[in-house]
Amino acid sequence: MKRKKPTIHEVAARAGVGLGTVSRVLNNHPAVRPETRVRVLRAIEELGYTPNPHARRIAGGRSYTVSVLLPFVATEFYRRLIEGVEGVLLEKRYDLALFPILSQARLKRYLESTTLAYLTDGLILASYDLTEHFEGGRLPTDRPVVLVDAKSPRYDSVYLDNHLGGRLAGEYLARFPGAIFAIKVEEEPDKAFRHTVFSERMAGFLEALAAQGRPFPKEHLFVTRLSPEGGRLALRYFLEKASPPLNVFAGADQVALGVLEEAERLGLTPGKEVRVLGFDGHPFAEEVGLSTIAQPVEAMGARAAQLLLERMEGYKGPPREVRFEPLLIERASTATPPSAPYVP
Amino acid sequence: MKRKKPTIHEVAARAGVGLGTVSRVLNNHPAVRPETRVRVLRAIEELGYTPNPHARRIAGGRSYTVSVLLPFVATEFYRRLIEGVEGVLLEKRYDLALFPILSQARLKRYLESTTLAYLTDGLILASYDLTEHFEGGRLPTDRPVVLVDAKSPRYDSVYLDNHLGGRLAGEYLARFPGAIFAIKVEEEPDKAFRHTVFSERMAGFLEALAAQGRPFPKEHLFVTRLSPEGGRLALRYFLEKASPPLNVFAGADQVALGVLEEAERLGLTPGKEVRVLGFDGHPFAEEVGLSTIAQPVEAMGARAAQLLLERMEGYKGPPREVRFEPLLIERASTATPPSAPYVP
DNA sequence: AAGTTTCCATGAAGCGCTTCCACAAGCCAT
DNA sequence: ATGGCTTGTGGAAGCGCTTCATGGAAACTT
Repeated sequence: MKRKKPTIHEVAARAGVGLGTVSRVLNNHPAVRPETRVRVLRAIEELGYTPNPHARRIAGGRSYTVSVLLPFVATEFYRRLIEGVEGVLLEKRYDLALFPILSQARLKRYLESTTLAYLTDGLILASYDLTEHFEGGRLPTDRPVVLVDAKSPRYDSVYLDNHLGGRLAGEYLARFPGAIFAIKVEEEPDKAFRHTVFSERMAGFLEALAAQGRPFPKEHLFVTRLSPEGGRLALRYFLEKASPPLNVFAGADQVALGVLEEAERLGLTPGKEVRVLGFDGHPFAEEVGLSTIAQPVEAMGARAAQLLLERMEGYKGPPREVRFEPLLIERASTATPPSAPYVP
Repeated sequence: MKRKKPTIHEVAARAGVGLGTVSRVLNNHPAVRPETRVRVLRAIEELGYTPNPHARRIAGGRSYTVSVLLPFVATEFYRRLIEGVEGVLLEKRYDLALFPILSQARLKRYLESTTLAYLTDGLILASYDLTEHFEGGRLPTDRPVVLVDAKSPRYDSVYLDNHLGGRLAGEYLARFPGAIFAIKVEEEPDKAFRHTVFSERMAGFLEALAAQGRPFPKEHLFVTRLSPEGGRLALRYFLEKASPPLNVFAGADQVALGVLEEAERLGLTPGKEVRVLGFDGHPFAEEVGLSTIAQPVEAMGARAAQLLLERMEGYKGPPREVRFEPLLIERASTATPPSAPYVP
C-alpha cells in the first residue's frame, strides 16, 4: 500500500549518474550538461521522486523555509499577499510556513522558540506594528526580516501609499454633485496591528477635499468595524443627514459592500442616488460593480519575498522601502462621471 | 556571535553517558536509571541544548508533527481550540503546524503536496464540511484524521451539541416577561465550512420555545453575518417590532456584543429593558457581563488531539464521536430571573 | 605536442538524530 | 556456584540529503 518513497540513490541509479549530479540538478546548479540534466529529470519523473525536505535541511544546514507572520484575520488582502509571496518562493525551492498571529503571547513564544530557530531562514511580517510591541522596534531574531503593509526604519518595507489612495478617492468623488460622506474603519482594539492604513486613507481623502475647497463636516464621517454591516449602518446614518444623491467613500471594499446592500434594500440606485467608492480591489468588487481604489497586493507580496531572498543570500545594505501606488477602478457603483470620462 | 548549536554528542560527553542514553532521556524512554536521567537533564540545561527537529525527523522516519487545518477566520473559538490541541501535543513532543485554509484551491494543493507527506503524521480538521468537498467525504491522505467542530461517519469527531445549547437558551429566555427575538448568524457564502452550527442552535432554540408553548413569529428572527454591527442592526430592527422589555438570543457572542452596544447607545438598560443571551463563552463576554451559552473549546481541542495521537499510535477501531455539552452562564445582560435564581 | 585550463561528474564524508544489537551488571531461583 | 532473567547502557548503523575533494575528459593554449 504505502510504498516506500524513492530516494536520491534510486534516481541516480536509474539515470546512470552519481549522487552529486542528481543533487545538482535538483538545486539548479549550472555545472550539469544539458543531456545529463534531462536524463536525471526523466528518472525523477518516472520514479515519482520528491526530495525529502528534512534530509535536505539537515544536510544543508538551513531550513529552506520562510515564515510569514500575519494577523489572523480573514481578508482577501492576506490571501492575495500570500499568493504573491508563494510564487516567488516556489521558484527558489523554498517552503512557506504560515504563522497566523492568534495572540501576542503566541507570537513572542514563537519568536523565542526552537521552531523558529530550526524552521526559518527568513521572516515576512505583515501589517504588524513593531514599535508598539518590541523594544527598539527590533524583533528578537537574527534572521532577516521584511515588512509588508507596514514601515520601519529597521527593516526592508513594502507598502501601499494609502494616503495617495485616499487622495485619489477625494479628488474623484468631489467631481460629483451631492453631499460627500466617508466611513472610517476602526482600528483594532488590541492595537496589535498597524491599522493606521485606515487613518492614512482618510487623511489623504480629507486633504484632497480641502484642496478642492469642498468642506467636510465632522458629522459626515462614520466610524465602524471592518464588516459589511458597518456599511449598512453608515448609510442609514448618512441618510439622516442629507438626501440623495450621496457620495460615499467607504474606506474598504468590505464596508462598501454593506453600503451597496443597504442602498438596494432601501430602493436607492447605486451610481445615481448613492455613489459608493471602496478601497482594496477585492475580487467581489468586480462582481458587484463596485468602484474601488485597488492595491496590487500580489505584486507587493512578490516584492517582499524578493527582498527577503536577497537578504538571505547575504545582501547587507541599509533598509529599503518599496512604495506601491494604488489605482482607481471605475465601475457601476459610481456610474459615469458628470461630464467626460474621468481622467485624473 | 551565532554560536553553533550544541548537539547530542556534546550533551552525552558532558553527562558522561552514551549517545543512546541521551536520546532515550529525550524521548522519555523508561529504561534509564533516575540518576542517569538527572545527569543528562542537567547537561542539557547547562548547554542550552535543543534537539534538532529535522535530524529527528529524518532519523525517526516520522515528522512528529500534527497539522491543524482551520478556517482563516479570526475568532476566539479557533484561538482557544489551538490552545487545547497544543497543550496535549507538547507533552508528547509533537509539533503543531497551523494551516489556515485561505481557499479551496490551496487546501487541495496542500493535501496533494510534498509538504503534507513529509510534514504531517496526523491531521485535525476544524469546522470543515468534508462531504461538500471531497468524494465520499474522505480526504485524499493515508494519515489519521480527526474532525473537530464537525461530524463525519468516516473519522473520529469531536463537537459541541449546538442543538442542546439552543434549547438551553430557549428554555432560559422563555422565563422572562416581554417579547422574544433571535438573531441567526448567516452561513458562509462559499459553503466551505460547516456553519450548520448556527442552524442547529436556532433549531434547538425554536424547539424549546415550542415545547413551552411560546409562539415565535417569523419576523422576530433577524439574519446577519458574524459581526457586532449585525447585532446593532438587529436590535434596531427588533425595536420596530415591539417595545421593551425585549429578550434577545443572539446566536453568537460577537453578535450579542453589538446588541449590547446599541442598547447602550439608545439608553436601554441591559438585563432590564433589553435582555441579551450570547453563545460561545467568548472571553470578552465576562468583561462586559454578557450571559452566554459557553462551550468548552480548549477541552474539545485537547480531546481531538488525544484521539489523533491514539490513531497515530496505531489504534484501529471504528470512528468515535465525542459530544460536548454547553453550559449556560448567567451574567448582568440577563440580570436576575423573575423569581428564584435560575436552575435548569 | 605537451601543458594548462575549463567543464562535468563521482562518491565519500558528514549533518544530528533514532534504533537496535551487543553487552555488562545485578538479581533471582535452582 | 551456575544458569537464566531483567535492567541499563554504549555506540555503530543508517535515515536522505548537500558539499567537497578528487579526477577524467575535452577544449584551449603556447
